[in-house]
Amino acid sequence: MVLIEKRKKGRWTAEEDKLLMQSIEEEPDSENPNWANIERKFAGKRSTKQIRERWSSHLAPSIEKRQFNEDERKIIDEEFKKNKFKWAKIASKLENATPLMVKNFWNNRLKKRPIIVRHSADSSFVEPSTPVQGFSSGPGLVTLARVASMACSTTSSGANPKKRSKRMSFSFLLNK
DNA sequence: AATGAATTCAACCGCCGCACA
DNA sequence: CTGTGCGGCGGTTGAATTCAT
Repeated sequence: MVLIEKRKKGRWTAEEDKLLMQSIEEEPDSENPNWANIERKFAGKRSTKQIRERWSSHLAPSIEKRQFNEDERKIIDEEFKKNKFKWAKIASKLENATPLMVKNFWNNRLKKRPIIVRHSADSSFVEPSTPVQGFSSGPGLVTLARVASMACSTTSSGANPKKRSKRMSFSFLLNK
């Protein structure tokens, strides 16, 4: 319950964004702002961490919110092969992109991507090399989103619910 | 038009590494 | 060496939005 209340408060309002942008502008060195100073202007409503994150992931002028084009997708694929889940490294290879954008892009695509469930002794999953357009379900095929929800439901009776929820991820499906 | 399911993506959380006292 | 604070990062969550029926 407490967590839900916290979440509800979480969304940044236009007023907060405006205050943050103004505060950054007023900083002597806007490249390296004093976050503690800025935090004071939010009167305890936002932590330095929240403020930094909002700025670096959404409001910084170097960020261009957009859909990745074909070239960028290729770069992401190539960099993923080299760097796996190092979103910051991958994002650094793209113009005006953030690790969050890359991470969301990848996770969204992953959720749509069908995987083959190998019915072998180790019960491991096999990831196809490329996403499949217009996928429809069939024998032995299931989307990762479905697998994830199955995994969640099967682990929901664990002894430590707090830890359990933190350990559920897609990465375990990819033998990370 | 209503509503439930699926998807998107912003925000939160905890961990880690580094700098500094 | 140890403790502390800060910033960066990746994993996860869930509200908001879109889609399907």
